[in-house]
Amino acid sequence: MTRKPTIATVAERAGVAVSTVSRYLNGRYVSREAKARIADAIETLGYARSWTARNLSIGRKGCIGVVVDTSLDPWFNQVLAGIEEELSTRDTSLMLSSLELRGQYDPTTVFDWIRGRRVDGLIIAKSQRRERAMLREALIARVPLVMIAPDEMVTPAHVVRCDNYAGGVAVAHHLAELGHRRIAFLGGPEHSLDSQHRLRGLNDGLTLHGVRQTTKATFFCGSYEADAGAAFAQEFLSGPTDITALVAANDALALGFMRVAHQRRLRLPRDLSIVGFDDVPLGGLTWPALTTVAQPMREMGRAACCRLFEAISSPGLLETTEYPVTLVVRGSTARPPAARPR
Amino acid sequence: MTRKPTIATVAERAGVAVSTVSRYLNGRYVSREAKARIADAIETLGYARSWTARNLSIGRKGCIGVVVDTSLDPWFNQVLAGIEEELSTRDTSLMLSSLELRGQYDPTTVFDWIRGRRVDGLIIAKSQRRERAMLREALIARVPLVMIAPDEMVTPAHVVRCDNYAGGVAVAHHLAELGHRRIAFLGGPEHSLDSQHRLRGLNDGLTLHGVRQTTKATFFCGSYEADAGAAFAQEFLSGPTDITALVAANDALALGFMRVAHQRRLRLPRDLSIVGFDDVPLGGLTWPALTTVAQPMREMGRAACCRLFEAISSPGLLETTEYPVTLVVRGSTARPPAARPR
DNA sequence: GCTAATTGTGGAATCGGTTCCACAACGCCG
DNA sequence: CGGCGTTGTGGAACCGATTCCACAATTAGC
Repeated sequence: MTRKPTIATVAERAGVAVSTVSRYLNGRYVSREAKARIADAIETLGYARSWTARNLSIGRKGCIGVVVDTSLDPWFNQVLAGIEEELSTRDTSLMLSSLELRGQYDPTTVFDWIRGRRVDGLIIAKSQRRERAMLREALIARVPLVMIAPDEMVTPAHVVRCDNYAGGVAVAHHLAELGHRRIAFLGGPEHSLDSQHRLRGLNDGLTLHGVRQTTKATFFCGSYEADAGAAFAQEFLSGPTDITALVAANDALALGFMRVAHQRRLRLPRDLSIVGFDDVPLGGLTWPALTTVAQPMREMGRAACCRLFEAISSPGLLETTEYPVTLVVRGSTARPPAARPR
Repeated sequence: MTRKPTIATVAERAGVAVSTVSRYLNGRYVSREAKARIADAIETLGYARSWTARNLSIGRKGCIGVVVDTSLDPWFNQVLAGIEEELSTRDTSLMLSSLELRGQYDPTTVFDWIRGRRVDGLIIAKSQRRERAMLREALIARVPLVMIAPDEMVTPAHVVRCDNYAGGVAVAHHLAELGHRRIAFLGGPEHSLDSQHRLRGLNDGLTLHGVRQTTKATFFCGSYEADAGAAFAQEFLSGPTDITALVAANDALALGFMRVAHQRRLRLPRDLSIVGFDDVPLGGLTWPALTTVAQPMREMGRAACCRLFEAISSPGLLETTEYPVTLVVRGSTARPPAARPR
């Protein structure tokens, strides 16, 4: 068995210098004559270019790092699909790191990538903590970086997010049109930007419809997990309330809440309308199917990737891109019940 | 600004040869004296080893390929988390490919990886089609490969799957204990191994409990998507039936079915018990919460990765590993209603 | 005390590409 | 016709590691 063909084998076979073959591979000046001969040699030899060697020569790693809180998040799935789509056209691989994997939100792996210069760039997706620390390290080591839906005010950095505020407004509009006047908001961690923006949009939207919102109807349960939503529901549904609609800061919270609401024998959406945020894959399968706000997650993944490669090739002005959201009306919202306190 | 330190810089600073530094980095014979000096030089210089150069030298790519039908599948999420976990300890990155992305289950990208020798190995996760074609290409190019939950009888190849048969038996046991006697099975594509094994386990389990199962209660709806489950439900629930429990081949089918059952005003699980398979993240949040069979997906991802690296370093006997499953009893199963035909 | 095996070291080739540099041939312009 | 910019080419240095080989200094075995 003969050795694998290299650029030298091809050059010899085509009767040209290695540099000519290299130029051919990179689309530079090569005579029509030489082109044909090289193409022929490559074909008959079954030559495949070594990307490792290429990467070494041109001084890049051919690999980017992707960080996420927890890879179990279905939101991340979709974003990752977008990233992957874009990456495959760029001959670049990726390394994944879930902060949550290694104990308590430990960014050690990410620091290793940065300090060890293992990656050409970094995409940090919706990591709810340690964003500042990672950003600082990346800045010091001059590793280009893009954040998707960051949860803190991080700057300076490229940011890709969706228009949470507009989503809040859309929800407000939808609920007001249905006739709701007493609407509660359930946020995740209080400092979370997503929660804040969605809430602000909701309130401003309601104001436009002449609905005055009070802080009494605004809650934060400290987490974006379904369990937190359920725990909140246990408490909330125990006391009396005149709320007719609940807007959760994400789908998981909404579904956790719904679960307890069912246990309490509430008839959804007759007794209470519920709205989520994100449009996770299974949201349409619950009963009732969840009304929610959809983000173009795949698009956002692609965009983050594009932006990162721009940043790698030409470090320029830092940009924030906001993607439009879509209100998906399903079965969990309906007209409010006639006034009847519970 | 000085250039980035290389192994040569370190060698010079420590007053030794580059080969000595290399040996130090790879844990070979180095005197205590030299070790200290090199460690010191690395520290003060802030040296970081170039993995690209290393990979070139030792003749590997430092990258594996991971193939999946569609990256939107929450099942895959978990498996990927396991793969990632294992990969991070091995200084290897990955390239992802969803066959579904590029049109009709197009494995072109994967073929490119294989033929272009872009990857050290391949993990093919539950890809419902083209498995044979990919396997053939990989064999020809001698690219090591592991399959997770393959859907066809693929051989020869390393395989990691869960014990679907045992899962079926467990479900049978659970339903029989509750008192069910007339149980339907809803499979995905008819040829699918997963469906077949789960069905066989179910039937054998029921037989053990003295329940005779007929083919009349066995259905295949051609797909594993929720929509297919819903479509089947539309038809199935239109006619009369004496079935008291439905076992679906996966969670998506079960949830799709449940959705329609709700629309038809069936009271679940009173009128009909439903069992899924896979334990996807949101399964516990539906109403009623889905009784299902859980696979150790993360473990399976890790195992596939380990097996792949074994295969890379020493191509030996091909193995099939089966992981145990767990029945997760939640709210969607209950005692059957007293005999009363609908 | 003399060979043999084990440690420890430096020099140089190697992995498979890219790119700089020098140089040749060509057409074009004034 | 001489100088200049555009193509096209080969040779050689370079990217940053690993590893083979030769050789020195110990230690071990008989």
